[in-house]
Amino acid sequence: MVCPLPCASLCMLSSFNIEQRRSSHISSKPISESPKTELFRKFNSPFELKQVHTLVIKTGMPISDLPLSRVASVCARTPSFPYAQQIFQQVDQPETFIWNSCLRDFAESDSPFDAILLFYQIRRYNVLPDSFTCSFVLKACVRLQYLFHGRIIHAFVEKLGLQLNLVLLNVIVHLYASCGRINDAILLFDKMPQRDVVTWNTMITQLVKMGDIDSAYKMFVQMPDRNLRSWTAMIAGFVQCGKPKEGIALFTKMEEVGLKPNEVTVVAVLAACADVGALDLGRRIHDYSDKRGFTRNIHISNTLIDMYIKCGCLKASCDVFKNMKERTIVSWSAMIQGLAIHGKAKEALELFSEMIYTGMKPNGVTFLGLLNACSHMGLINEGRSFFASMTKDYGIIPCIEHYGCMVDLLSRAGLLEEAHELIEQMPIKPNAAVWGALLGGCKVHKNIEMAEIAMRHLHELDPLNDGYYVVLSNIYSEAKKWEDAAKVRKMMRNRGLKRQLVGVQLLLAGREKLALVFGLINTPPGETIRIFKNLRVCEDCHASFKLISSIVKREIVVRDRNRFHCFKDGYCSCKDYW
DNA sequence: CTAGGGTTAG
Repeated sequence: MVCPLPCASLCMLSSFNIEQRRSSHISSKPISESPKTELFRKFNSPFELKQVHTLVIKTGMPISDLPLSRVASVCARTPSFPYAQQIFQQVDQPETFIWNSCLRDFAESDSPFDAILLFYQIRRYNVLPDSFTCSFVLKACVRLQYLFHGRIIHAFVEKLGLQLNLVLLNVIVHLYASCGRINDAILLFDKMPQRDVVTWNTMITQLVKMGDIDSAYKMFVQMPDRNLRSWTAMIAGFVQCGKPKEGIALFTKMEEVGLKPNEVTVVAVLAACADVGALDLGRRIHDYSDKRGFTRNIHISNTLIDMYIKCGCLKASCDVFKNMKERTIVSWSAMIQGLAIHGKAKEALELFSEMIYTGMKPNGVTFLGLLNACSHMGLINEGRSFFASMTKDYGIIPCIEHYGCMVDLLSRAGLLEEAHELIEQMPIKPNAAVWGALLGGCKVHKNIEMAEIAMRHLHELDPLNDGYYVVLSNIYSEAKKWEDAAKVRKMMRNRGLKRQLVGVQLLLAGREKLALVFGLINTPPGETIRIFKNLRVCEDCHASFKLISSIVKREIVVRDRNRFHCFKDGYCSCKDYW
Protein backbone atom coordinates (compact mmCIF):
# COMPACT_ATOMS: atom_id res chain seq x y z
CA MET A 1 0.00 0.00 0.00
CA VAL A 2 1.38 3.38 -0.98
CA CYS A 3 1.48 5.69 1.98
CA PRO A 4 3.27 8.89 0.99
CA LEU A 5 4.26 11.51 3.51
CA PRO A 6 2.05 14.55 3.66
CA CYS A 7 4.86 16.67 2.29
CA ALA A 8 5.25 14.20 -0.54
CA SER A 9 1.62 14.60 -1.41
CA LEU A 10 2.07 18.32 -1.63
CA CYS A 11 5.03 17.82 -3.96
CA MET A 12 2.70 15.93 -6.27
CA LEU A 13 0.85 19.15 -6.85
CA SER A 14 3.60 20.56 -9.04
CA SER A 15 2.30 19.03 -12.26
CA PHE A 16 0.41 22.26 -12.88
CA ASN A 17 2.18 23.37 -16.07
CA ILE A 18 2.06 19.99 -17.73
CA GLU A 19 -1.62 19.63 -17.02
CA GLN A 20 -2.33 23.09 -18.27
CA ARG A 21 -0.53 22.52 -21.53
CA ARG A 22 -1.97 19.07 -22.07
CA SER A 23 -5.53 20.16 -21.61
CA SER A 24 -5.40 23.64 -23.15
CA HIS A 25 -6.19 22.27 -26.58
CA ILE A 26 -9.11 20.19 -25.37
CA SER A 27 -11.38 23.15 -25.85
CA SER A 28 -10.32 23.50 -29.49
CA LYS A 29 -11.29 19.89 -30.22
CA PRO A 30 -14.53 19.53 -32.15
CA ILE A 31 -17.19 18.58 -29.60
CA SER A 32 -20.71 17.56 -30.39
CA GLU A 33 -23.55 19.40 -28.65
CA SER A 34 -22.58 22.70 -27.12
CA PRO A 35 -18.87 22.88 -26.47
CA LYS A 36 -19.45 25.38 -23.71
CA THR A 37 -21.86 23.12 -21.82
CA GLU A 38 -19.40 20.28 -22.22
CA LEU A 39 -16.60 22.39 -20.78
CA PHE A 40 -18.82 23.56 -17.96
CA ARG A 41 -19.25 20.02 -16.73
CA LYS A 42 -15.87 18.52 -17.47
CA PHE A 43 -13.15 21.12 -17.02
CA ASN A 44 -9.97 19.48 -15.82
CA SER A 45 -7.33 22.13 -15.34
CA PRO A 46 -7.05 25.53 -13.71
CA PHE A 47 -6.81 26.95 -17.22
CA GLU A 48 -10.18 25.53 -18.18
CA LEU A 49 -11.53 26.49 -14.77
CA LYS A 50 -10.72 30.10 -15.59
CA GLN A 51 -12.57 29.77 -18.90
CA VAL A 52 -15.59 28.43 -17.08
CA HIS A 53 -15.36 31.12 -14.47
CA THR A 54 -15.31 33.72 -17.22
CA LEU A 55 -18.37 32.11 -18.76
CA VAL A 56 -20.18 32.33 -15.44
CA ILE A 57 -19.34 35.98 -15.01
CA LYS A 58 -20.25 36.84 -18.64
CA THR A 59 -23.65 35.16 -18.53
CA GLY A 60 -24.46 36.45 -15.08
CA MET A 61 -25.10 32.96 -13.91
CA PRO A 62 -25.04 32.64 -10.09
CA ILE A 63 -21.62 31.49 -8.98
CA SER A 64 -23.20 28.80 -6.84
CA ASP A 65 -24.27 27.07 -10.09
CA LEU A 66 -20.64 26.10 -10.65
CA PRO A 67 -20.04 22.41 -9.98
CA LEU A 68 -18.15 23.11 -6.78
CA SER A 69 -16.72 19.62 -6.35
CA ARG A 70 -15.25 19.93 -9.81
CA VAL A 71 -13.67 23.22 -8.84
CA ALA A 72 -12.27 21.65 -5.71
CA SER A 73 -10.97 18.57 -7.44
CA VAL A 74 -9.13 20.67 -10.01
CA CYS A 75 -7.64 22.77 -7.26
CA ALA A 76 -6.85 19.90 -4.93
CA ARG A 77 -4.33 18.61 -7.44
CA THR A 78 -2.72 21.92 -8.39
CA PRO A 79 -1.39 24.97 -6.61
CA SER A 80 -4.58 26.83 -7.53
CA PHE A 81 -6.18 26.37 -4.18
CA PRO A 82 -6.42 30.13 -3.48
CA TYR A 83 -8.27 30.58 -6.76
CA ALA A 84 -10.95 28.11 -5.70
CA GLN A 85 -10.97 29.78 -2.31
CA GLN A 86 -11.79 33.08 -4.00
CA ILE A 87 -14.69 31.51 -5.83
CA PHE A 88 -15.99 29.73 -2.74
CA GLN A 89 -15.87 32.91 -0.71
CA GLN A 90 -18.35 34.45 -3.13
CA VAL A 91 -20.83 31.64 -2.63
CA ASP A 92 -23.54 32.23 -0.09
CA GLN A 93 -22.39 29.46 2.23
CA PRO A 94 -19.60 29.18 4.81
CA GLU A 95 -16.31 28.30 3.14
CA THR A 96 -15.63 25.36 5.45
CA PHE A 97 -19.03 23.94 4.61
CA ILE A 98 -18.24 23.91 0.89
CA TRP A 99 -14.82 22.36 1.32
CA ASN A 100 -16.43 19.76 3.56
CA SER A 101 -18.98 18.82 0.90
CA CYS A 102 -16.14 18.44 -1.57
CA LEU A 103 -14.20 16.31 0.90
CA ARG A 104 -17.25 14.13 1.34
CA ASP A 105 -17.62 13.67 -2.41
CA PHE A 106 -13.94 12.78 -2.74
CA ALA A 107 -13.98 10.43 0.22
CA GLU A 108 -16.85 8.53 -1.38
CA SER A 109 -15.46 8.68 -4.91
CA ASP A 110 -13.28 6.16 -6.72
CA SER A 111 -10.20 8.12 -5.72
CA PRO A 112 -10.49 8.87 -2.02
CA PHE A 113 -6.89 10.02 -2.15
CA ASP A 114 -8.22 13.33 -3.50
CA ALA A 115 -9.78 13.87 -0.09
CA ILE A 116 -6.40 13.47 1.59
CA LEU A 117 -4.77 15.88 -0.86
CA LEU A 118 -7.55 18.38 -0.38
CA PHE A 119 -7.30 18.05 3.39
CA TYR A 120 -3.63 19.01 3.37
CA GLN A 121 -4.42 21.94 1.09
CA ILE A 122 -7.13 23.07 3.49
CA ARG A 123 -4.58 22.98 6.30
CA ARG A 124 -1.99 24.82 4.24
CA TYR A 125 -4.29 27.67 3.33
CA ASN A 126 -5.68 28.04 6.84
CA VAL A 127 -9.28 27.17 6.17
CA LEU A 128 -10.81 26.52 9.56
CA PRO A 129 -11.47 22.78 9.84
CA ASP A 130 -14.27 21.37 11.94
CA SER A 131 -15.40 17.94 13.07
CA PHE A 132 -17.02 17.28 9.68
CA THR A 133 -13.76 18.01 7.88
CA CYS A 134 -12.07 15.39 10.05
CA SER A 135 -14.79 12.82 9.66
CA PHE A 136 -14.68 12.96 5.86
CA VAL A 137 -10.94 12.74 5.57
CA LEU A 138 -10.95 9.90 8.11
CA LYS A 139 -13.44 8.10 5.94
CA ALA A 140 -10.99 8.41 3.05
CA CYS A 141 -8.25 6.99 5.29
CA VAL A 142 -10.45 4.03 6.17
CA ARG A 143 -11.24 3.35 2.52
CA LEU A 144 -7.58 3.58 1.54
CA GLN A 145 -6.37 1.78 4.67
CA TYR A 146 -3.99 4.69 5.22
CA LEU A 147 -2.98 4.16 8.82
CA PHE A 148 -0.20 6.73 8.53
CA HIS A 149 -2.46 9.60 7.52
CA GLY A 150 -5.09 8.29 9.89
CA ARG A 151 -2.75 8.72 12.84
CA ILE A 152 -1.97 12.27 11.72
CA ILE A 153 -5.67 13.10 11.53
CA HIS A 154 -6.19 11.45 14.92
CA ALA A 155 -3.55 13.72 16.43
CA PHE A 156 -5.13 16.63 14.63
CA VAL A 157 -8.54 15.78 16.09
CA GLU A 158 -7.01 15.98 19.57
CA LYS A 159 -5.29 19.24 18.72
CA LEU A 160 -8.61 20.74 17.66
CA GLY A 161 -10.10 19.67 20.97
CA LEU A 162 -12.50 17.27 19.27
CA GLN A 163 -11.30 14.25 21.26
CA LEU A 164 -14.70 13.93 22.95
CA ASN A 165 -16.64 13.83 19.69
CA LEU A 166 -18.16 10.36 19.72
CA VAL A 167 -18.71 10.13 15.98
CA LEU A 168 -15.07 10.95 15.28
CA LEU A 169 -13.83 8.50 17.88
CA ASN A 170 -16.00 5.81 16.34
CA VAL A 171 -14.44 6.42 12.95
CA ILE A 172 -10.97 6.32 14.46
CA VAL A 173 -11.71 3.04 16.24
CA HIS A 174 -12.97 1.73 12.91
CA LEU A 175 -9.82 2.97 11.19
CA TYR A 176 -7.37 1.32 13.60
CA ALA A 177 -9.28 -1.94 13.71
CA SER A 178 -9.75 -2.16 9.95
CA CYS A 179 -6.04 -1.44 9.37
CA GLY A 180 -5.21 -4.49 11.43
CA ARG A 181 -4.35 -2.52 14.59
CA ILE A 182 -6.99 -4.16 16.72
CA ASN A 183 -4.97 -3.52 19.86
CA ASP A 184 -4.85 0.21 19.18
CA ALA A 185 -8.58 0.08 18.60
CA ILE A 186 -9.16 -1.71 21.91
CA LEU A 187 -6.90 0.75 23.71
CA LEU A 188 -8.91 3.66 22.38
CA PHE A 189 -12.19 1.84 23.02
CA ASP A 190 -11.22 1.26 26.67
CA LYS A 191 -10.29 4.86 27.35
CA MET A 192 -13.28 6.42 25.59
CA PRO A 193 -15.31 8.39 28.14
CA GLN A 194 -18.50 7.18 26.54
CA ARG A 195 -19.50 4.66 23.91
CA ASP A 196 -22.67 4.14 22.00
CA VAL A 197 -24.14 1.24 20.10
CA VAL A 198 -22.13 2.20 17.00
CA THR A 199 -18.86 1.89 18.93
CA TRP A 200 -19.78 -1.62 20.03
CA ASN A 201 -21.05 -2.63 16.61
CA THR A 202 -17.82 -1.40 15.02
CA MET A 203 -15.73 -3.47 17.41
CA ILE A 204 -17.86 -6.56 16.84
CA THR A 205 -17.62 -6.32 13.06
CA GLN A 206 -13.90 -5.69 13.06
CA LEU A 207 -13.18 -8.50 15.52
CA VAL A 208 -15.11 -10.81 13.23
CA LYS A 209 -13.02 -9.63 10.27
CA MET A 210 -9.91 -10.55 12.24
CA GLY A 211 -11.44 -13.98 12.74
CA ASP A 212 -11.83 -13.49 16.48
CA ILE A 213 -15.46 -14.55 16.74
CA ASP A 214 -15.16 -15.37 20.45
CA SER A 215 -14.14 -11.86 21.43
CA ALA A 216 -16.81 -10.49 19.12
CA TYR A 217 -19.50 -12.54 20.82
CA LYS A 218 -18.21 -11.55 24.26
CA MET A 219 -18.70 -7.92 23.27
CA PHE A 220 -22.12 -8.67 21.87
CA VAL A 221 -23.15 -10.18 25.19
CA GLN A 222 -21.49 -7.42 27.16
CA MET A 223 -22.86 -4.39 25.31
CA PRO A 224 -25.58 -2.45 27.13
CA ASP A 225 -28.00 -2.03 24.22
CA ARG A 226 -28.30 -3.98 21.02
CA ASN A 227 -30.07 -2.74 17.92
CA LEU A 228 -30.95 -4.58 14.73
CA ARG A 229 -27.52 -3.85 13.31
CA SER A 230 -25.83 -5.43 16.31
CA TRP A 231 -27.81 -8.62 15.84
CA THR A 232 -27.20 -8.58 12.10
CA ALA A 233 -23.47 -8.02 12.54
CA MET A 234 -23.25 -10.91 14.97
CA ILE A 235 -25.31 -13.28 12.83
CA ALA A 236 -23.24 -12.39 9.77
CA GLY A 237 -20.14 -12.80 11.91
CA PHE A 238 -21.03 -16.36 12.79
CA VAL A 239 -21.67 -17.13 9.14
CA GLN A 240 -18.37 -15.59 8.05
CA CYS A 241 -16.47 -17.56 10.67
CA GLY A 242 -17.94 -20.82 9.47
CA LYS A 243 -20.44 -21.17 12.32
CA PRO A 244 -23.77 -20.97 10.51
CA LYS A 245 -25.57 -23.02 13.17
CA GLU A 246 -24.70 -20.44 15.80
CA GLY A 247 -25.86 -17.78 13.36
CA ILE A 248 -29.25 -19.42 12.99
CA ALA A 249 -29.53 -19.93 16.75
CA LEU A 250 -28.85 -16.23 17.27
CA PHE A 251 -31.41 -15.32 14.64
CA THR A 252 -34.00 -17.36 16.51
CA LYS A 253 -33.12 -15.45 19.67
CA MET A 254 -33.44 -12.19 17.80
CA GLU A 255 -36.96 -13.09 16.72
CA GLU A 256 -37.80 -14.02 20.30
CA VAL A 257 -36.70 -10.56 21.39
CA GLY A 258 -39.24 -9.24 18.89
CA LEU A 259 -36.93 -7.70 16.29
CA LYS A 260 -37.91 -8.03 12.64
CA PRO A 261 -35.10 -8.75 10.18
CA ASN A 262 -34.33 -6.15 7.52
CA GLU A 263 -32.73 -6.78 4.15
CA VAL A 264 -29.20 -7.10 5.47
CA THR A 265 -30.27 -9.50 8.23
CA VAL A 266 -32.11 -11.58 5.65
CA VAL A 267 -28.98 -11.89 3.51
CA ALA A 268 -26.95 -13.07 6.49
CA VAL A 269 -29.59 -15.58 7.64
CA LEU A 270 -30.06 -16.95 4.13
CA ALA A 271 -26.31 -17.44 3.87
CA ALA A 272 -26.47 -19.41 7.11
CA CYS A 273 -29.36 -21.50 5.75
CA ALA A 274 -27.33 -22.21 2.64
CA ASP A 275 -24.39 -23.44 4.69
CA VAL A 276 -26.32 -25.84 6.90
CA GLY A 277 -29.01 -26.72 4.36
CA ALA A 278 -31.83 -25.29 6.46
CA LEU A 279 -34.41 -25.36 3.70
CA ASP A 280 -37.46 -24.81 5.91
CA LEU A 281 -36.09 -21.65 7.48
CA GLY A 282 -34.85 -20.53 4.06
CA ARG A 283 -38.32 -20.89 2.58
CA ARG A 284 -39.86 -19.03 5.50
CA ILE A 285 -37.41 -16.15 5.02
CA HIS A 286 -38.18 -16.19 1.29
CA ASP A 287 -41.92 -15.79 2.04
CA TYR A 288 -41.19 -13.03 4.49
CA SER A 289 -38.95 -11.28 1.95
CA ASP A 290 -41.69 -11.46 -0.68
CA LYS A 291 -44.21 -9.96 1.72
CA ARG A 292 -41.92 -7.08 2.59
CA GLY A 293 -40.85 -6.49 -1.00
CA PHE A 294 -37.24 -7.44 -0.28
CA THR A 295 -37.00 -9.74 -3.28
CA ARG A 296 -36.49 -6.70 -5.50
CA ASN A 297 -33.15 -6.30 -3.72
CA ILE A 298 -30.49 -7.95 -5.88
CA HIS A 299 -28.42 -9.00 -2.87
CA ILE A 300 -31.39 -10.88 -1.49
CA SER A 301 -32.26 -12.61 -4.73
CA ASN A 302 -28.63 -13.59 -5.20
CA THR A 303 -28.51 -15.09 -1.74
CA LEU A 304 -31.83 -16.85 -2.30
CA ILE A 305 -30.41 -18.45 -5.44
CA ASP A 306 -27.42 -19.66 -3.51
CA MET A 307 -29.54 -20.88 -0.62
CA TYR A 308 -31.84 -22.94 -2.83
CA ILE A 309 -28.89 -24.36 -4.75
CA LYS A 310 -27.12 -25.46 -1.61
CA CYS A 311 -30.33 -26.91 -0.22
CA GLY A 312 -30.67 -29.01 -3.34
CA CYS A 313 -33.62 -27.13 -4.89
CA LEU A 314 -32.27 -26.27 -8.29
CA LYS A 315 -35.76 -25.56 -9.58
CA ALA A 316 -36.51 -22.98 -6.90
CA SER A 317 -33.21 -21.20 -7.53
CA CYS A 318 -33.95 -21.06 -11.27
CA ASP A 319 -37.32 -19.49 -10.47
CA VAL A 320 -35.70 -16.79 -8.37
CA PHE A 321 -33.13 -16.19 -11.09
CA LYS A 322 -35.77 -15.93 -13.82
CA ASN A 323 -37.89 -13.51 -11.81
CA MET A 324 -35.07 -11.05 -11.32
CA LYS A 325 -35.54 -7.83 -13.25
CA GLU A 326 -31.88 -6.96 -12.95
CA ARG A 327 -28.96 -9.29 -12.43
CA THR A 328 -25.37 -8.80 -11.42
CA ILE A 329 -22.38 -10.98 -12.16
CA VAL A 330 -23.02 -12.58 -8.77
CA SER A 331 -26.47 -13.76 -9.90
CA TRP A 332 -25.10 -15.31 -13.08
CA SER A 333 -22.06 -16.86 -11.42
CA ALA A 334 -24.15 -18.35 -8.61
CA MET A 335 -26.59 -19.84 -11.09
CA ILE A 336 -23.83 -21.25 -13.31
CA GLN A 337 -22.11 -22.78 -10.30
CA GLY A 338 -25.49 -24.14 -9.15
CA LEU A 339 -26.13 -25.89 -12.45
CA ALA A 340 -22.57 -27.20 -12.32
CA ILE A 341 -22.81 -28.85 -8.93
CA HIS A 342 -26.18 -30.29 -9.84
CA GLY A 343 -24.60 -32.02 -12.79
CA LYS A 344 -26.18 -29.81 -15.46
CA ALA A 345 -22.99 -28.96 -17.31
CA LYS A 346 -24.71 -28.35 -20.63
CA GLU A 347 -27.17 -25.92 -19.07
CA ALA A 348 -24.36 -24.17 -17.20
CA LEU A 349 -22.48 -23.61 -20.45
CA GLU A 350 -25.63 -22.42 -22.19
CA LEU A 351 -26.35 -19.99 -19.39
CA PHE A 352 -22.83 -18.65 -19.78
CA SER A 353 -23.43 -17.99 -23.49
CA GLU A 354 -26.68 -16.27 -22.63
CA MET A 355 -24.86 -14.14 -20.09
CA ILE A 356 -22.22 -13.10 -22.62
CA TYR A 357 -25.03 -12.32 -25.07
CA THR A 358 -26.59 -9.89 -22.60
CA GLY A 359 -23.26 -8.09 -22.39
CA MET A 360 -22.42 -9.09 -18.83
CA LYS A 361 -18.69 -9.45 -18.27
CA PRO A 362 -17.58 -12.66 -16.52
CA ASN A 363 -15.15 -12.60 -13.63
CA GLY A 364 -12.91 -15.18 -12.00
CA VAL A 365 -15.76 -16.75 -10.03
CA THR A 366 -17.82 -17.23 -13.19
CA PHE A 367 -14.99 -19.29 -14.63
CA LEU A 368 -14.72 -21.34 -11.47
CA GLY A 369 -18.34 -22.34 -12.02
CA LEU A 370 -17.70 -23.22 -15.64
CA LEU A 371 -14.58 -25.25 -14.85
CA ASN A 372 -16.54 -27.00 -12.14
CA ALA A 373 -19.27 -27.85 -14.62
CA CYS A 374 -16.71 -29.30 -17.02
CA SER A 375 -14.99 -31.15 -14.22
CA HIS A 376 -18.13 -32.85 -12.91
CA MET A 377 -19.15 -33.98 -16.36
CA GLY A 378 -15.75 -34.80 -17.78
CA LEU A 379 -15.84 -32.14 -20.50
CA ILE A 380 -12.08 -31.98 -20.88
CA ASN A 381 -11.77 -29.99 -24.09
CA GLU A 382 -14.36 -27.44 -23.01
CA GLY A 383 -12.55 -27.06 -19.69
CA ARG A 384 -9.21 -26.52 -21.41
CA SER A 385 -10.69 -23.95 -23.74
CA PHE A 386 -12.43 -22.01 -20.92
CA PHE A 387 -9.20 -21.99 -18.98
CA ALA A 388 -7.36 -20.50 -21.97
CA SER A 389 -10.18 -18.13 -22.83
CA MET A 390 -10.45 -16.52 -19.42
CA THR A 391 -7.09 -14.86 -19.81
CA LYS A 392 -7.02 -14.49 -23.57
CA ASP A 393 -10.51 -13.04 -24.04
CA TYR A 394 -11.31 -11.52 -20.66
CA GLY A 395 -7.94 -10.68 -19.15
CA ILE A 396 -8.63 -12.66 -15.99
CA ILE A 397 -5.49 -14.06 -14.42
CA PRO A 398 -6.21 -17.56 -13.06
CA CYS A 399 -5.77 -17.88 -9.31
CA ILE A 400 -5.02 -20.93 -7.23
CA GLU A 401 -8.66 -22.08 -7.26
CA HIS A 402 -8.72 -22.12 -11.06
CA TYR A 403 -5.62 -24.29 -11.12
CA GLY A 404 -7.28 -26.50 -8.52
CA CYS A 405 -10.30 -26.92 -10.80
CA MET A 406 -8.15 -27.70 -13.81
CA VAL A 407 -6.09 -30.25 -11.92
CA ASP A 408 -9.34 -31.77 -10.67
CA LEU A 409 -10.77 -31.87 -14.20
CA LEU A 410 -7.69 -33.51 -15.70
CA SER A 411 -7.16 -35.91 -12.80
CA ARG A 412 -10.72 -37.16 -12.73
CA ALA A 413 -10.47 -37.80 -16.44
CA GLY A 414 -7.36 -39.87 -15.85
CA LEU A 415 -4.99 -37.37 -17.45
CA LEU A 416 -2.70 -37.52 -14.44
CA GLU A 417 0.48 -36.68 -16.31
CA GLU A 418 -1.05 -33.58 -17.82
CA ALA A 419 -2.42 -32.58 -14.42
CA HIS A 420 0.99 -33.03 -12.85
CA GLU A 421 2.61 -30.97 -15.60
CA LEU A 422 0.11 -28.18 -15.03
CA ILE A 423 0.99 -28.14 -11.34
CA GLU A 424 4.70 -28.09 -12.10
CA GLN A 425 4.45 -25.12 -14.41
CA MET A 426 1.83 -23.01 -12.62
CA PRO A 427 3.15 -19.58 -11.65
CA ILE A 428 1.68 -19.72 -8.13
CA LYS A 429 2.89 -22.09 -5.42
CA PRO A 430 0.45 -25.02 -5.49
CA ASN A 431 -1.45 -25.56 -2.24
CA ALA A 432 -2.81 -28.68 -0.58
CA ALA A 433 -6.12 -28.43 -2.48
CA VAL A 434 -4.26 -28.65 -5.81
CA TRP A 435 -2.18 -31.68 -4.82
CA GLY A 436 -5.25 -33.15 -3.13
CA ALA A 437 -7.14 -32.98 -6.43
CA LEU A 438 -4.31 -34.88 -8.09
CA LEU A 439 -4.35 -37.46 -5.30
CA GLY A 440 -8.10 -37.89 -5.72
CA GLY A 441 -7.59 -38.65 -9.41
CA CYS A 442 -4.87 -41.15 -8.52
CA LYS A 443 -7.33 -43.06 -6.35
CA VAL A 444 -9.96 -43.31 -9.08
CA HIS A 445 -7.39 -44.28 -11.71
CA LYS A 446 -5.28 -46.45 -9.40
CA ASN A 447 -1.96 -44.73 -10.06
CA ILE A 448 0.31 -45.43 -7.14
CA GLU A 449 3.42 -43.65 -8.43
CA MET A 450 1.63 -40.35 -8.98
CA ALA A 451 -0.20 -40.71 -5.66
CA GLU A 452 3.15 -40.96 -3.92
CA ILE A 453 4.36 -37.79 -5.65
CA ALA A 454 1.22 -35.93 -4.57
CA MET A 455 1.51 -37.30 -1.07
CA ARG A 456 5.07 -36.05 -0.67
CA HIS A 457 3.80 -32.52 -1.21
CA LEU A 458 0.68 -32.94 0.90
CA HIS A 459 2.81 -34.34 3.67
CA GLU A 460 4.68 -31.06 3.68
CA LEU A 461 1.80 -28.64 3.04
CA ASP A 462 -0.90 -30.09 5.28
CA PRO A 463 0.74 -32.59 7.62
CA LEU A 464 -2.14 -32.76 10.11
CA ASN A 465 -4.88 -33.60 7.62
CA ASP A 466 -5.59 -37.29 8.02
CA GLY A 467 -7.87 -37.40 4.96
CA TYR A 468 -4.96 -37.65 2.54
CA TYR A 469 -3.40 -40.53 4.43
CA VAL A 470 -6.71 -42.33 4.32
CA VAL A 471 -6.89 -41.94 0.55
CA LEU A 472 -3.31 -43.09 0.07
CA SER A 473 -3.82 -46.07 2.34
CA ASN A 474 -6.93 -47.01 0.39
CA ILE A 475 -5.02 -46.77 -2.87
CA TYR A 476 -2.44 -49.21 -1.49
CA SER A 477 -5.11 -51.53 -0.13
CA GLU A 478 -6.97 -51.64 -3.43
CA ALA A 479 -3.72 -52.57 -5.15
CA LYS A 480 -3.28 -55.24 -2.47
CA LYS A 481 -0.10 -53.54 -1.27
CA TRP A 482 -0.84 -54.35 2.32
CA GLU A 483 2.61 -53.53 3.61
CA ASP A 484 2.52 -50.03 2.18
CA ALA A 485 -0.97 -49.50 3.52
CA ALA A 486 0.27 -50.52 6.93
CA LYS A 487 3.19 -48.11 6.58
CA VAL A 488 0.80 -45.23 5.95
CA ARG A 489 -1.22 -46.16 8.99
CA LYS A 490 1.96 -46.25 11.05
CA MET A 491 2.87 -42.82 9.71
CA MET A 492 -0.50 -41.56 10.87
CA ARG A 493 -0.03 -43.05 14.29
CA ASN A 494 3.40 -41.46 14.58
CA ARG A 495 1.83 -38.11 13.86
CA GLY A 496 -0.88 -38.65 16.42
CA LEU A 497 -3.63 -39.00 13.82
CA LYS A 498 -5.90 -41.64 15.25
CA ARG A 499 -8.62 -42.12 12.70
CA GLN A 500 -9.64 -45.73 12.19
CA LEU A 501 -9.33 -46.29 8.49
CA VAL A 502 -11.72 -49.12 7.85
CA GLY A 503 -14.21 -48.32 10.58
CA VAL A 504 -14.82 -44.78 9.41
CA GLN A 505 -16.00 -45.73 5.97
CA LEU A 506 -18.34 -48.40 7.22
CA LEU A 507 -19.83 -46.08 9.77
CA LEU A 508 -20.46 -43.35 7.22
CA ALA A 509 -21.97 -45.78 4.77
CA GLY A 510 -24.30 -46.93 7.50
CA ARG A 511 -25.27 -43.36 8.34
CA GLU A 512 -26.24 -42.45 4.82
CA LYS A 513 -28.51 -45.41 4.52
CA LEU A 514 -29.91 -44.75 7.95
CA ALA A 515 -30.66 -41.18 6.89
CA LEU A 516 -32.41 -42.48 3.81
CA VAL A 517 -34.57 -44.91 5.76
CA PHE A 518 -35.42 -42.17 8.20
CA GLY A 519 -36.40 -39.91 5.33
CA LEU A 520 -38.55 -42.58 3.70
CA ILE A 521 -40.50 -43.16 6.91
CA ASN A 522 -40.93 -39.53 7.87
CA THR A 523 -41.99 -37.90 4.63
CA PRO A 524 -45.18 -38.35 2.60
CA PRO A 525 -44.90 -40.70 -0.40
CA GLY A 526 -43.59 -39.05 -3.54
CA GLU A 527 -41.83 -36.21 -1.76
CA THR A 528 -38.17 -35.55 -2.48
CA ILE A 529 -35.79 -36.78 0.18
CA ARG A 530 -32.75 -34.63 0.93
CA ILE A 531 -29.65 -35.99 2.60
CA PHE A 532 -26.62 -33.94 3.55
CA LYS A 533 -23.20 -35.24 4.29
CA ASN A 534 -19.89 -33.55 4.79
CA LEU A 535 -17.76 -36.02 2.89
CA ARG A 536 -17.94 -37.62 -0.51
CA VAL A 537 -20.66 -40.22 -1.13
CA CYS A 538 -19.17 -43.67 -1.14
CA GLU A 539 -19.59 -45.95 -4.13
CA ASP A 540 -21.63 -48.49 -2.22
CA CYS A 541 -24.21 -45.92 -1.10
CA HIS A 542 -24.29 -44.39 -4.55
CA ALA A 543 -25.30 -47.72 -6.04
CA SER A 544 -27.91 -48.38 -3.34
CA PHE A 545 -29.48 -44.96 -3.75
CA LYS A 546 -29.92 -45.48 -7.48
CA LEU A 547 -31.67 -48.73 -6.83
CA ILE A 548 -33.86 -47.42 -4.02
CA SER A 549 -34.92 -44.37 -6.01
CA SER A 550 -36.45 -46.62 -8.65
CA ILE A 551 -38.07 -48.97 -6.14
CA VAL A 552 -39.80 -46.30 -4.03
CA LYS A 553 -40.38 -43.96 -6.99
CA ARG A 554 -38.96 -40.97 -5.21
CA GLU A 555 -36.28 -38.41 -5.88
CA ILE A 556 -33.35 -38.61 -3.50
CA VAL A 557 -31.06 -35.60 -3.37
CA VAL A 558 -27.72 -36.07 -1.66
CA ARG A 559 -25.42 -33.15 -0.97
CA ASP A 560 -21.83 -34.20 -0.51
CA ARG A 561 -18.73 -32.15 -0.03
CA ASN A 562 -18.42 -31.06 -3.66
CA ARG A 563 -21.71 -31.44 -5.43
CA PHE A 564 -25.22 -32.83 -5.55
CA HIS A 565 -26.40 -36.24 -6.59
CA CYS A 566 -30.01 -36.37 -7.68
CA PHE A 567 -31.19 -39.99 -7.81
CA LYS A 568 -34.28 -40.67 -9.86
CA ASP A 569 -35.68 -43.80 -11.52
CA GLY A 570 -32.46 -45.69 -10.96
CA TYR A 571 -30.18 -43.02 -12.39
CA CYS A 572 -28.04 -40.31 -10.82
CA SER A 573 -27.59 -36.79 -12.16
CA CYS A 574 -23.83 -37.23 -11.92
CA LYS A 575 -24.07 -39.97 -14.55
CA ASP A 576 -21.66 -41.88 -12.31
CA TYR A 577 -18.88 -39.41 -13.08
CA TRP A 578 -17.75 -37.93 -9.78
C1' DC B 1 -30.20 15.91 6.58
C1' DT B 2 -22.68 17.87 6.15
C1' DA B 3 -20.43 12.79 9.95
C1' DG B 4 -19.99 6.86 12.31
C1' DG B 5 -21.62 0.66 12.53
C1' DG B 6 -24.44 -4.62 9.57
C1' DT B 7 -25.07 -8.02 3.41
C1' DT B 8 -24.36 -11.98 -1.60
C1' DA B 9 -21.42 -16.07 -5.78
C1' DG B 10 -15.70 -19.71 -5.04
